[in-house]
Amino acid sequence: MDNRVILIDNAQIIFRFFYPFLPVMKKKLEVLLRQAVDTLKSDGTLPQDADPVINIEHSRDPAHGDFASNLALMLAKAAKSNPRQLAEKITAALPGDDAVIKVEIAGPGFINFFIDPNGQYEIIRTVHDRGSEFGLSKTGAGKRVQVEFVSANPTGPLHVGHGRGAAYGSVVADLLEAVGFDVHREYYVNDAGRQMDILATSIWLRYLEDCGEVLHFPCNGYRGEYVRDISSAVHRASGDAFRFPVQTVFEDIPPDETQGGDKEIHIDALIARAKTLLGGAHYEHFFQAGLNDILDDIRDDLREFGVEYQEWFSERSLMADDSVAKALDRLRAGGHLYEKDGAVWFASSRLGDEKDRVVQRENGQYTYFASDIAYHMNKLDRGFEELINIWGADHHGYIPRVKAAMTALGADADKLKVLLVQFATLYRGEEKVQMSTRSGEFVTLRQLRNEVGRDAARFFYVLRRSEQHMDFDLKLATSRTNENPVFYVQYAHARVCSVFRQLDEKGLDRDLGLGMESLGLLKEEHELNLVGRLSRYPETLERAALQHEPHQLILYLRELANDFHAYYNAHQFLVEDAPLRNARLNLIAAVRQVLANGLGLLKITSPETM
RNA sequence: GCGCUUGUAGCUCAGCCGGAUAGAGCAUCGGCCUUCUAAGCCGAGGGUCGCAGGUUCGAGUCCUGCCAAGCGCGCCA
Repeated sequence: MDNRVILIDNAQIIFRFFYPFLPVMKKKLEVLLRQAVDTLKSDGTLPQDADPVINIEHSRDPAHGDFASNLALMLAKAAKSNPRQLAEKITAALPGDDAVIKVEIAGPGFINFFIDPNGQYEIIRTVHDRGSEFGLSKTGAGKRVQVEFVSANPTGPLHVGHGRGAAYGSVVADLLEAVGFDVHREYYVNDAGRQMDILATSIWLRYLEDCGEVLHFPCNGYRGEYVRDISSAVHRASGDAFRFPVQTVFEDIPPDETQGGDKEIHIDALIARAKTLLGGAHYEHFFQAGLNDILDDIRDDLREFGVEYQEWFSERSLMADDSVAKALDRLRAGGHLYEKDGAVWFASSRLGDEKDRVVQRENGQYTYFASDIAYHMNKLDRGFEELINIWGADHHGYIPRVKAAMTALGADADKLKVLLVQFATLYRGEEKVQMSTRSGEFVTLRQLRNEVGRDAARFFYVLRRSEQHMDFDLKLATSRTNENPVFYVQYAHARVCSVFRQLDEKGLDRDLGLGMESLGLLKEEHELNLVGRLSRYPETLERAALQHEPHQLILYLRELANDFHAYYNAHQFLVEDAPLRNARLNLIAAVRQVLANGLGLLKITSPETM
């Protein structure tokens, strides 16, 4: 949470810096108010050290004008004046501006601004001119940001739980890029460690079954059907080359849980047996068969879901080039490591963690945390100015130790922002769905996509704030009814397209230039609402990106669609009056453009017919 | 027990670094298709913003305590 606050502060500094280049009314008003404050400072009404944050918001109630500022309320104390009187003085000191047609003081001391609608029509021209680039900005100023997301163990296909991280992470990355950051998307492949050994061993055991052996499959092994697919591919390619009799394989192996033993001890013994019997090279054959097959599947799956990475970073590569050892050396040099009980510990508790953490086990093996330290050192060495990690919320306890590692490595821990994705409960109608990778009884992302399609899946996933617990009802998500909110936005887009198709059929023409000249005819309340809504798109995009909250964009698109649907029902666009018709067509063309831009950012299609 | 996250309408959730009368979708009820797609629109009902204090001109929003839920507290990843 702290990080987020810091980020927003940064964003505001960036806002101010870029302010003069952004033709946005809100920011124009901010400058006017700031000038008024300066004037009042020089005449002694306000103390010299007054440096208020200028807060301007869109008025909810049209009676309160278009924008409102609470400046007088905030400064009243410093000015030793009551808010309404101060508001009078601020208003008097406010420089004139053509776009501002009226300034009012209301309520306890709000300053309400009324904007000339003729100026607001300009947004329609801007949307037309900038087209698919409307809304993009350079706020991020090319700052290099790395976004790591999904990073699921390559031990099985992605399930619907990973889907939310994939959708959220990719949209966060795309949003940041849209507002001018230089974004590097990365998937950390956990291709080292015990889980991978369990996978390799599971494949080998299934392979032995393919060879005709009959055996007890460990309850802690990977039982999914995909494991059989991989094993049978190996069997087809290599025949019985890696076959051993069951008696040899299971000789002296401690019993499994179902046999009255311990499933962990049982599977570890089988892994050791696999390595002994197969030998390094042949064991690696099974290991790679599993890794490659599953990773290819994950790659395809994500690509089809609209998620692209710049880099797939292998955990094994950190082992191979001694990065882990080097990272630990760096910590050791800084006095952050010590030995206890035969293991090597990182003194993370001195840097805000709950307790110290083992980085190298008694048996000499590095822990997962050790490679993660090396991975983050690698990220820092690559020169990223900001690191964003998107994790499942169940990993939140892991954050302090990684931040401690960043500090110990000599970096600013605030460079790292961990965004948590909550995935609480999966339902199918009323029934709770249990998820377990090991048992193979889970709903895959691919199944979800096949059932609902990419558009609905992505929309559903980023509809809510990421750290919010969420009930995911598969029945609802898989329904092709109007309960599925993505159709509402897409329908608005399709409707605009339909209107333009009707143009020919009705024997009417469109004159873009005439429409632009006639924008002043758009006096209806629905039209003014839409114009105002369109002008808010750039700031919505910026806020959604800087706060890492894609749902704000979704919310905006729904509101825009709602404004349009209401307009559609209230007024006819294809009227005989050519100036009015063309002005309206230009307005709804702008609506269509912004809908398409927003949906495009979410990698959701904008259908022309539905 | 400690830590993180969350608690807003019957359900799922918004609520813009504190601001004017707390919003949307779904569900319920009532209207609108001979006119550009009714996957739509208009209207109604529905709230002790978990509870109790505190901060101040003003609190759903900030602070403290309590209650409840989820998650985390490995030489697992």
